[in-house]
Amino acid sequence: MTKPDDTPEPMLGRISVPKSYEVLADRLRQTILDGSLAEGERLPTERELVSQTGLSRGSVREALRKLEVEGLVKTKLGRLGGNIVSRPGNDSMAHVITQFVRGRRLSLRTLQETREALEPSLARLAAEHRSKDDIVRLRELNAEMGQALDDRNRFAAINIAWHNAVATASRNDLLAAFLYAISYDVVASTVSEEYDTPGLRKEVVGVHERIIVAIEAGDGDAAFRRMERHVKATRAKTRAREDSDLPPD
Amino acid sequence: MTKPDDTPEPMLGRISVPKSYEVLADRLRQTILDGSLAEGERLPTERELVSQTGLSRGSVREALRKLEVEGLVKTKLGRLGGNIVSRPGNDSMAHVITQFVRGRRLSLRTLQETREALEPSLARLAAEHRSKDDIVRLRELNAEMGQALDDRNRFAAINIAWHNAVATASRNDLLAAFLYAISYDVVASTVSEEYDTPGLRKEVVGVHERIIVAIEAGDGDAAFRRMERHVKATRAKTRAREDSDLPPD
DNA sequence: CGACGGCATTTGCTCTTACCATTAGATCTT
DNA sequence: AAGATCTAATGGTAAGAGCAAATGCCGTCG
Repeated sequence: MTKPDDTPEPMLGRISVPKSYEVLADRLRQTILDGSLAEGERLPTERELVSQTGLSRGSVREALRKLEVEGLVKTKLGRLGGNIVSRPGNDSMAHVITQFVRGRRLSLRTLQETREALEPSLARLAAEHRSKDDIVRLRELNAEMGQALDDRNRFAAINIAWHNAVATASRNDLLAAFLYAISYDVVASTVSEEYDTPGLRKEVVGVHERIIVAIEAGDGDAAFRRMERHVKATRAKTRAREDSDLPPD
Repeated sequence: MTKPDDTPEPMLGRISVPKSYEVLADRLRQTILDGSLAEGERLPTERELVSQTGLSRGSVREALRKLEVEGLVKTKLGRLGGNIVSRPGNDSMAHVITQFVRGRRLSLRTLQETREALEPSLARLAAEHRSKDDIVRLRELNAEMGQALDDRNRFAAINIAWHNAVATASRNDLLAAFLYAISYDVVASTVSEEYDTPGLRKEVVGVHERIIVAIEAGDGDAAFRRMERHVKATRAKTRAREDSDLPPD
């Protein structure tokens, strides 16, 4: 199987021709991340970028489109509009993660496992880093849930907010963003299940309160354990649907 | 400060004028995720999309650019090239997560915490879902590490691969993608530290072996605990640099 | 004097047209 | 046959024009 050795040694690596919009996107990205452009500042107008780079308007716009998806710029229309530098937010990351989940048709089981991996740790970190305001916020939301026992959808919505509030209290933006990204999908597949009765909802409020107590006391281990049990309980009740794919849309 | 109540009741919500490339991107995305287009298939050529949608070539291309960042299509040049449907891979998600981390200047502490949240759970799942091949792969990599005790950078590189192999064994693509996304950053900030001596490296190989044993035995709890200790140990040794920001680039 | 209405300007958004560059199949040549 | 060459399909890039939205300015009118 020795093939005719026309070119024994490659000598030259594969030549890759970079596309102009990629190059521009990379350079703009670097400029932004360098800190040369503060958040909220406008980068040059499209026409300026054209004259600065020698590229066409189209290429410039394609580069901006990429940065937009990455969450590094937001485009505003009209006079005093422009392409404004912004910090990547939870939403931009959530968007991409959502495409990942849907595109690969990840099972509900996978999402549930992910949640079980994230939430206990978030609770522990919340216990270590929480502020007074965080506790107030958590109690507020939990009280709201207590008043929405009869409204399944409203209850579910506040429930998401509560779990994300725990994530916020953790002071870990990355983990919080992960949870934020999947929380919608998880709940969308979980809500309006037969197990979801007012009685069980009341139970949830009680469990939340005990978790809040642990967080307030700064007891990371307890917060971890209680949250772990809490999310696992959710899974147990969803087991019937396990391994099923996500509903379309 | 009561402003003149010209329009007491809004009556109409804010009107948002969708941009054409957004609309097209949304529709293409939906088509792809519906499964109407299988992975590897080509969607219509740009010129076809132009005639189908009535939009301009530029708008079509901007829409494609967005989908490209999301990892849903890959663009190939030349005859029989085109825009090819593809499943979002770890890389596309890692890219966005990296922008998130850099753009928000997340601290090393945050990354470390995230790792500590992910890895033990990944080890547990690996113990529950691993195949024989996974074990073989883990042992292979660990053996390679044992032979690279003197080469700090090579050791670090294989180390990343080992941890990602555990993630692969977990059969949870989402958690694995999370770890993959941060592993480079974490190690980049960790490697070439004074604590990083051949002796300690040898210790790591031993710890890895014990984790492999737990995974092989299907002992999720043990795998979890051992991995937890393992990653925490790494943090302890990095503590001096804690709270410092990431090095530029 | 103050508020309202229209005008001008800046900026992104969209379309049109044209041509170049890359790739792979088809065809010709030896 | 094997190789070189031609050809067609497709994305990449450029240039130019005009439209649409947002904002500030200014003049008019009450």
